[in-house]
Amino acid sequence: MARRSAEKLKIVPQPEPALPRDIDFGWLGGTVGLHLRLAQEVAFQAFARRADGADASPWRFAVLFLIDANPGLTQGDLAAAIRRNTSSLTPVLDDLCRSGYVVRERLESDRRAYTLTLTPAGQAAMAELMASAVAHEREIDRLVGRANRAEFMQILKRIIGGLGKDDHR
Amino acid sequence: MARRSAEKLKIVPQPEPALPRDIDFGWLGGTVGLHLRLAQEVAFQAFARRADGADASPWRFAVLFLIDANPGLTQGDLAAAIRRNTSSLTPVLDDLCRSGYVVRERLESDRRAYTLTLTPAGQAAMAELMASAVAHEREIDRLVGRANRAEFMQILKRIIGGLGKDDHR
DNA sequence: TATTGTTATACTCTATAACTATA
DNA sequence: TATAGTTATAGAGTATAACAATA
Repeated sequence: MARRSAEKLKIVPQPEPALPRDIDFGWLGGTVGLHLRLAQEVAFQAFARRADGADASPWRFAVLFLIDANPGLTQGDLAAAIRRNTSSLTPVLDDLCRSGYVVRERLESDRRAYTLTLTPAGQAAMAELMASAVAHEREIDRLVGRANRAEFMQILKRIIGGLGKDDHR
Repeated sequence: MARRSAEKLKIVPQPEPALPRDIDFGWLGGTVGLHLRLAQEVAFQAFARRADGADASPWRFAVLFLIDANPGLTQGDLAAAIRRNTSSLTPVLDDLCRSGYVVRERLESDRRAYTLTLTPAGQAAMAELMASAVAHEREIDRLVGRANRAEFMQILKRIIGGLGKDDHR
């Protein structure tokens, strides 16, 4: 039925021209699934906006963070931690190595594996991103509400544990 | 430092060979952002697994659902509802039309726009997917917990409203 | 001129399979 | 034979820009 009529007196160019018309979301509008998706999406975009100066997505930050927190971990361990296939990680690490942020070194005890460590430049980049990440997380926390945070996190963890089939590999 | 030693007595082929080693997630492990992402991801995959027989992703279901609930809505309205660019919707609708699930018709009052409606076959497909979607949502609800559901949804909505910049368009 | 939707195109993210080198 | 990581490749999903038809 797509209302489309009384839109004459637009004086201002209207920054949001395409606000959703009065769509009936019905059952879908009450689902956790849809809202989980939308919330994740806006959070992802908000992070990217905030960390725009540095060249970063949430995953790129996570990779730097995890290498920093676990120097010498292998690519396989890192891939498992962020639940991605190692082949998805290769180009990311290539890029980080090219940028001089990460070094790959063969693991002594298993020369098939690489260990990962941050260079000083990588640590500096991490520190800068960390500031963005903390601010981002603080903004989310404000929306979640201090009193609800712990329970909210627990619920998310239950979903991750309960639905996760450890696919991807 | 990537533990890698006592793995000798593997008798069983070990279905999950690459369980994350004891990685230190530190600050990251306590963030809402990471868990929101992971929860959304497993939920998305769980839906896809469940609706595998029918050919469906959550978005494909949402499109059918919203056309069903709002017969005659335009592509622009639908795109706004799911927060996607109309050009992203075109191939999806092409596909649904080819499958005989959706019909596009020119809107009388504005012949640039298409209105969308489900065919009987489309309604049948929707009904089948609906069963999967309801089961999926029920499983999520079980994990969320009945007592927490309303508040959990409200928090997600606050995040969506608070961080969403209505980008995408 | 502005808007609806399509097309061409490009970019990101992801995985699978085949491969190399180790084990 | 099995594993760690790379490469080649493919697919999904998304957006931007130029365009045609219409307003």
